[in-house]
Amino acid sequence: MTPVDEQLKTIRRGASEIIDEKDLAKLLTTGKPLKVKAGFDPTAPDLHLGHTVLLNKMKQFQELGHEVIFLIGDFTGMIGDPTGRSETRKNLTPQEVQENSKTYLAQVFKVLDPNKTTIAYNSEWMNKFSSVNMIELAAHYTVARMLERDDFQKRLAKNLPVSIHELMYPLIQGYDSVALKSDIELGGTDQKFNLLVGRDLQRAYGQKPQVVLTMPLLEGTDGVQKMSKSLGNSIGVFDAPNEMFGRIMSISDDLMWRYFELLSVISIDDLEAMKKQSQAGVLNPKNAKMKLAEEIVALYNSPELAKKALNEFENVFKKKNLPEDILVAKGWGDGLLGICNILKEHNLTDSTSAARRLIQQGSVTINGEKASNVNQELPGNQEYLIKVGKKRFLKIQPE
RNA sequence: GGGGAGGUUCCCGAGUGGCCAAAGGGAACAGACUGUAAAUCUGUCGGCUCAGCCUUCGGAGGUUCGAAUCCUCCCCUCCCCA
Repeated sequence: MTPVDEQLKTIRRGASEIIDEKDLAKLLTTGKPLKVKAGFDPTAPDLHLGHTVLLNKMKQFQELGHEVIFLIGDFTGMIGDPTGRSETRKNLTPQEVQENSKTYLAQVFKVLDPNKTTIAYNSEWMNKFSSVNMIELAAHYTVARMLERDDFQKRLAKNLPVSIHELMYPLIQGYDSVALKSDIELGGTDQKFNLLVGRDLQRAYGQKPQVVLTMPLLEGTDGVQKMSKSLGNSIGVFDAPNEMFGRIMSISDDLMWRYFELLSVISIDDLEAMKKQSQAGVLNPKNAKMKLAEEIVALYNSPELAKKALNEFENVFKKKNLPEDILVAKGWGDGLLGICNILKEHNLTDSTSAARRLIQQGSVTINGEKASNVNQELPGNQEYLIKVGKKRFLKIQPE
């Protein structure tokens, strides 16, 4: 087994908080594989890079020889974690939960080693949990302590609703740790409260409290808010290679270093070296970013596709060439068709109104020439190259 | 059970009879600048057969020449009292 201090160095990478590190060191010293639990709500069918921060940490534990338990909160998913929520989550139906979990696993194993991952569902024990058990569990925690939570406080302060079942969520999540007898639980910083409840409950049920390790929430492409699909600042692990590459390139330089730390396998020492070079002006941050983008695209697609995405990026945005896979549509015969309708019909814009605006703003070109007349009509028996903004291309070919 | 306050365009949030497709902010999109950076500045931001027309302000009706704004009923949320 890897020496303890080396293990600690790896475990600490990117971590936001470890409660408590001494306990962790002690656990590691035993030399036994530790039970490392991380729970996932099967609410989001699409994983994005923000989710992978935790997965990467789990992978590191796997590589250090510990037992990683990927806990699918299929039961808790039906409640919905109130964490950070300004409103009650929608409850999921059992079918939705099941479908989501399937998708989840397919995506997760792009990072984790399936042979070294234990998968657990909390419905396994929660479905057998009786009302009496539930009351017993609830008796271990007080309303006042539950309401200490910041998110609840905020909601109460804003006169927003907090439903009773939301108070049950942390207890059930905490009970998962009891059921699994976990040694360590991983989670995002927003999970701290829930993770700590796990410690309390383990103590209450006569177990040794787990070590809690929190990982920061990855900022989305805006660099400010946490990555989330609903905020539109996310990069999905299933995004097309070119798309993914481009989105990574659009993040700020500051954010890039954070992505390196949390998403890349590059060693901390190499990372520090790169930062120094960049500060000294030896390394263009853009090149570092391309390396990052390539690594991430390779991980979720393949090294070949990553290379291709890189070339495409250079080709389209640096050399201003046309992309390789350009959308091609058929012409519309001899008749005339208004430019706005063309844009709308091929989904280059959401509506003809939007098309008009974009034309008025001068962002539409036809065969390289700026379109300025919203009423322009084009015959369908010619070839056109239509460009909207910098990213939307369409080629039209006659029948 | 009683009393009070609310539900507005993607989000937050102004608007309490015509000047409202609805202030302001955020997000988004586009233009300039660049490294498709970021930041900044500028513009756009319901739809359409687009100098005009149509549909929106929790839902359904009603009053009025005219309603997001007034009335009735319904649904949802919060607060106070019991």
